[in-house]
Amino acid sequence: MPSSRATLIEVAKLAGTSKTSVSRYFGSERERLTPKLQSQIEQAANTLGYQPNLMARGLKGGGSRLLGMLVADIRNPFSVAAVHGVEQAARAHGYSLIVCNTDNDPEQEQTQLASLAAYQVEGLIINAAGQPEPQLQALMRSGIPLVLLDREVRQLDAEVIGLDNAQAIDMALDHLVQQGYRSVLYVSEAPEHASTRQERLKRFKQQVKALGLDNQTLVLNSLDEHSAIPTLTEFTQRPASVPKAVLCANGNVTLAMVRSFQHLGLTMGSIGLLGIDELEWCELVSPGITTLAQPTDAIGQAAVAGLLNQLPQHAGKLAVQARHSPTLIARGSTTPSG
Amino acid sequence: MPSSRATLIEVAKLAGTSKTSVSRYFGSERERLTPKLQSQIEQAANTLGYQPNLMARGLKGGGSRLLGMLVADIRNPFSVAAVHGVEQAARAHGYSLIVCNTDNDPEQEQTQLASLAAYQVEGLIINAAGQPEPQLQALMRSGIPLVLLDREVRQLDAEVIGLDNAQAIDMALDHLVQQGYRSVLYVSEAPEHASTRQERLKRFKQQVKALGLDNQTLVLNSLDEHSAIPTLTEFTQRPASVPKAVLCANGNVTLAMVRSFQHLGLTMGSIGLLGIDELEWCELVSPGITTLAQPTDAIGQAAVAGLLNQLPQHAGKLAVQARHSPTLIARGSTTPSG
DNA sequence: AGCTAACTTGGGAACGTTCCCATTTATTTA
DNA sequence: TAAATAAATGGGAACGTTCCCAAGTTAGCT
Repeated sequence: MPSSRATLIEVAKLAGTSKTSVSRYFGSERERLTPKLQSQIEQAANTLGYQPNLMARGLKGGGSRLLGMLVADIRNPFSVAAVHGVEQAARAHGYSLIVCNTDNDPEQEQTQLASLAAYQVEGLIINAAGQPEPQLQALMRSGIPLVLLDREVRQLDAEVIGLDNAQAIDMALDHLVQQGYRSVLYVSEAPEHASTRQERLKRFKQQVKALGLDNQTLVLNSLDEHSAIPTLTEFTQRPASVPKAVLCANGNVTLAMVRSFQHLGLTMGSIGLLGIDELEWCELVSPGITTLAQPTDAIGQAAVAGLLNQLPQHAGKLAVQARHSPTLIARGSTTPSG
Repeated sequence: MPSSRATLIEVAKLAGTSKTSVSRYFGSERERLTPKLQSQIEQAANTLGYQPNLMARGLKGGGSRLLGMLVADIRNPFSVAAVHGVEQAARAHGYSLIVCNTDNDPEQEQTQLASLAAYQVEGLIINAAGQPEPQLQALMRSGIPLVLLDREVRQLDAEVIGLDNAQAIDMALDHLVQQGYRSVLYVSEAPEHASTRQERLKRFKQQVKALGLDNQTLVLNSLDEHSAIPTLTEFTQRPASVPKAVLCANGNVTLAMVRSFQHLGLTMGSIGLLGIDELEWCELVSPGITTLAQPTDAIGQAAVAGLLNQLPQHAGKLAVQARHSPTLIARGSTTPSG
């Protein structure tokens, strides 16, 4: 048993051939080799337990076979689901994924971005926390493929893969109207640093006007259960004859609002509740929370496809869908009689 | 602006010095350099936007500064929390983390392990799905530091970092007894491939005997809500005079049991419910689910410390706690009157 | 002042791989 | 059958870094 890793040269020596042939065998030119030579190499590699050193390969222009992903908040279930999708897709294309979490901190984002670049990743999937435009700009100039996930970065000409936010808002409002609600409170986290939140908020304001619905918006600066209480109380006391509903801009907000509902003793349904993002507990909290589920696996796959498309080997051959449709999961929280 | 990445040599040329000095500056020998030289290098590096190429460093024995982590199920909140803790700790020590997910598939585990090794990681944190003992054995022999997270691997002499499972069971039973419950149903996923589950189950059987409690165990082969129904029904129909409680071996089981409770129309509390693993929704499902929270950040930190300890530079200087105590979060689901 | 020790700096080799090009061998064509 | 072409194989340089050792410089001691 070898105490240290075997190298290309050792395999070549054992197989009685040259390092070039072994390199070809493990690269993508295996078919150029004689069957006999192939089996010799295979056998030698097996007995030595050879594993190509990807560091060395990455160094000499062979490509690191690494993709980098920057996630704003790894503890957010949506992010995790997206990471999962990206990882699967990357693996399917022969890439590994290095994931960095920024905890929504622009400063960490800078650091992580630099370190990702230092590992010579062949592509970068960015779920931005801040607006690291200068750095990303520099990376793009240096020719590294780049895709934005869920959130766009101002003035950066890169593809954004994610939910069709306008469609999501439309679906949500349609459902609420259909269920008889006529007054909607839209609750979001601070939209300044996340384009997704801006898009949803903007569409909400448009559509609510178009549909002639009574409405209100609330931007939460903190997710603790008290910060929504005053606005929510006020909202519920509007003319009682109009059925009212709360629309949550994402999973975090849904969580906060459920807490607020419980705190105020409100019954879901009598005041409607609809959340963007499906979470495993949404069906458990009685009477079940209606949600719009994001197709996270598809989004992850599309992100990887968008990346590989920018690589010379693939050069735009993969189909990439940028905007994905959510799925409505109707539950008791949007049934007024409930 | 440089279209491609700047190299050590370019920085050296601009700073009017040699590559060796620049290497020292970015390595850990900065203080050996004259202040004057230091500032020259710093300036040159800044104007060129230099970032060391970690691939090259990794190649020439300088260490890749990469840690690898193998996670059995990245969508499990416990795993995510652990990844988060590990990442923070790794970062704090100047390491980056490459995370691979195996979706609990031993075959993928093999592949991922190989690819992790190919990236010349300096250490490996393994949350095993199967029993990849031969591969891990080989890796250990080749001298790469290795730590097991949460689950041990048979016949592998590596440190296991995780919850103190015996203590967790003890705390759970103590709490249940204290709340007046005298009959406990223990529900677990299949224990074959996860040592954690075995430890908990074994301790449960021991303690329940020691405390003289009426008891039953159920191993779920599937997590859908129906698979627990027959046993749960039977359990609730035991002599009615004895207060009964269900103890869930992990978060997945808790989720499944809440579904089953709702399906059968059981009220939590009247039948007690206590889960190992704290999840964000546990306080939302009325009347709130009592849980044992794992100190995931501490566990992640300990795992990294355990790894670095095996590196010659640190050589056992860091304190590592292998077994961590959970925290009881008491809620309504273990209040019999409820 | 003279010699040694300590510190600072730089040049060259090496890490394990891929790529370019040269060489050898097999196959086709006139 | 000879020449021309194609296919298979191998040798050497290069990637960007770190490490070893040598050379130059400064300080310390007798």
